[in-house]
Amino acid sequence: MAEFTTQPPLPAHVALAVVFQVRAGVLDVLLWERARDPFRGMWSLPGGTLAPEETLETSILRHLATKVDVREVAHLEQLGTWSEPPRHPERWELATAYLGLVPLGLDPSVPPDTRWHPVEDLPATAFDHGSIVLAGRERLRGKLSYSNIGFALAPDGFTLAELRDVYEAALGYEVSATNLKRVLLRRGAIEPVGKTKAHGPAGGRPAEVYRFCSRRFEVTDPFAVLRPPTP
Amino acid sequence: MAEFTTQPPLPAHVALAVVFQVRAGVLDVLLWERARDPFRGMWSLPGGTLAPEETLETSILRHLATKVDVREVAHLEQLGTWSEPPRHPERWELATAYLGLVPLGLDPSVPPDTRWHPVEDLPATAFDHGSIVLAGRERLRGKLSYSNIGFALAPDGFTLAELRDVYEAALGYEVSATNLKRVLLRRGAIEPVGKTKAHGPAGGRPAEVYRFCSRRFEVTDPFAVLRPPTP
DNA sequence: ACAAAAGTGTTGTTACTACACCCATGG
DNA sequence: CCATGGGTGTAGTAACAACACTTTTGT
Repeated sequence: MAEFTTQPPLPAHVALAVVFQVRAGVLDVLLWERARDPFRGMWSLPGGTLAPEETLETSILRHLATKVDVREVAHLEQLGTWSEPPRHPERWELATAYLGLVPLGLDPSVPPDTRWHPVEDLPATAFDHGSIVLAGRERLRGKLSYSNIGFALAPDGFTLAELRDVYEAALGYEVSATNLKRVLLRRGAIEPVGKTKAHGPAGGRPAEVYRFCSRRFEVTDPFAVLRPPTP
Repeated sequence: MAEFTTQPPLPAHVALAVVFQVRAGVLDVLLWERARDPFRGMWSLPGGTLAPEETLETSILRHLATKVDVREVAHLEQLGTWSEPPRHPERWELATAYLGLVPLGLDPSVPPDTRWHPVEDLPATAFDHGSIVLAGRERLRGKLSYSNIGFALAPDGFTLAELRDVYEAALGYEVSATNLKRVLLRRGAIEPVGKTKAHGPAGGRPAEVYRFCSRRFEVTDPFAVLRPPTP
């Protein structure tokens, strides 16, 4: 809270986005190939500097608008602020990262210098962006367990097999469609939409179509333990 | 990632700390009374501007050192970054807030212009600091349920009645010492230390003394639901 | 003996996992 | 009629809440 007699130096501040989408059954992150130094040719998170009169959230939405259609980002939340001085080799720069989720099936047109990369197999990344991506995945994994955040990775209507594939890609382990359905139904997170979806080429029973009841973030399992007394 | 031809304006950046301690059975937050405008006479979070070569975490620790003995802050974690332009009436300033926890029983000497205030009964707060305090309490409440974070609010050795009081103050509802003990024992979060503590003035069975097995933050209940397959 | 405080035992419940089994469709 | 994929039924279980009961102390 000190006031200054001389003007202190100020750090630059950028907003970054860790945008995830399940593509081809794999959790991918959107990365941008740097055209100039530092880290020329390496891959970095999309984003850019904060402008006056902007919040960090509007700033990252503005920067994303040039990479992805913003309407396709179904969920956006702040991940954290990275401030280690050596994170940028040339200047003093803080970065506030956001986690963004794009539903399965959409294929936003992205500029030629951006590409989706599997989180499990990241290329060489610029700055500390590799660890920021992993922090985003941890946040996503946690929230998949106790919230309805799956809505932001799933398409509008989906079969339970499709939803299971989304959860498996994000969580990195096998999920049972049978039990996933019961967990999400009991919590009132998903509901049947009343239609069925055509079977695969080799036949099979048509699958029921479900949807998330709400497409806004909600905590569905608020007190895992230590819940308040019942009456 | 735009590079600039003209130098853009930069926001100031402060680190703030939401420091909680259970005092007299109530969750308190450390606030500082502003001596000058804006918000003269109102209460604000301790903190200050970021200096070059500092991380946000070392910065807030440095600022706290003048208010609280840093060794008494048993846990510190980043809460988030607030960036709404109108949050400061006079200048463009971002604030990254940290959550700090001080164990029960310590009574750090604080400067005369700082004071502990019950979170349930906050005075008029400067800037957006009131909502930052409440965000800190929400973070704390969530983590009490699925981690060992209670170690940072509890003294080194404690009886289960004392620990229950700490949890009740932080959570805001009644907690059963009986069940709290079994939950934390089963998870391996606490252990008996082998001694007993003297009873109150009206007699009563002496209580066993427990301690947290680890005094570093650990997630003790990682997958509340959707846990990976057992084998 | 009795009050006070702490600890234990026991029952019931919920929300899961795991797995066997049943249903609908195409070839 | 069988392969394929989706759905249902059910048993087992871990982790908890609630509450009655017991133990250890002081007065």
